[in-house]
Amino acid sequence: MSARNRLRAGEQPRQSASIFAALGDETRLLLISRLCNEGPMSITRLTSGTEVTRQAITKHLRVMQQAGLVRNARRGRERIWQLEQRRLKQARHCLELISKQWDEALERLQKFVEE
Amino acid sequence: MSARNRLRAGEQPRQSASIFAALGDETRLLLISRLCNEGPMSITRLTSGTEVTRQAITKHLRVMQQAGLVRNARRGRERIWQLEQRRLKQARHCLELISKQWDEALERLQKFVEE
DNA sequence: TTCTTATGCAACCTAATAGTTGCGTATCAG
DNA sequence: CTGATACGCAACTATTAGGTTGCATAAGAA
Repeated sequence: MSARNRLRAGEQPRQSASIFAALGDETRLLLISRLCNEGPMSITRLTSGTEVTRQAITKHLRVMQQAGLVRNARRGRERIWQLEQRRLKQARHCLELISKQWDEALERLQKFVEE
Repeated sequence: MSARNRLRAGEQPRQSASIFAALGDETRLLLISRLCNEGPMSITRLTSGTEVTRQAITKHLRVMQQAGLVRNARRGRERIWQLEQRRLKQARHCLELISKQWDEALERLQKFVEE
């Protein structure tokens, strides 16, 4: 891997951080999980099954929207939310880079020890 | 994928959330990146190159330690920090499950539309 | 031993988060 | 039209997070 291709977490740190931050809450992970398993649905339906109010859920959805993890569309009087896969893949990619990089670092260390 | 194997983000939501939360800060992503590229190093060295104080860095390292992302060892009067790869892989795995699940959800939706 | 470096601990400040409640508005069903 | 449902907006509270400063301690270096 060339120095140019090296991870600097770095490359778009602000964006990556906001994605991870959006994932870094139990309630939000739960919402993501439900959107995953049960498909797109309204705020009210997302709220049922949680311990918090509809407003709290609304706020969480907005946080995830800011991070680009979900999007919504109005349907009649409801607002239907669904996952936005692109960002999830981006987050995965970021983690892959980090752990790949780390693998290589360990390898280099190993070679160094062997010399 | 059986219902039993379905992702519930879910499965260890608290732990996953804490890992993502630990990754969800620009300064911490920077620290991870440096530990990745330059290998294990002391707090003081990690601090140089940032805009914040050593104490701030110390706190960030503790947050990451709580999440299991880094560990440290005393060496003389220094404390050397390094990445803990296991958790990173765990986080990757979690994201993979989510996006795989979502892929399948889209596929099911597609089939449904075609019927 | 004495100076310097590398940390740890504690108190404190401020801004952001997660959550609530109350109220107004739009839309669907009778 | 009327009532019920699904939201959005705003104000307010409490806790947490990120950050700072000041001081104490431990361990190399001279």
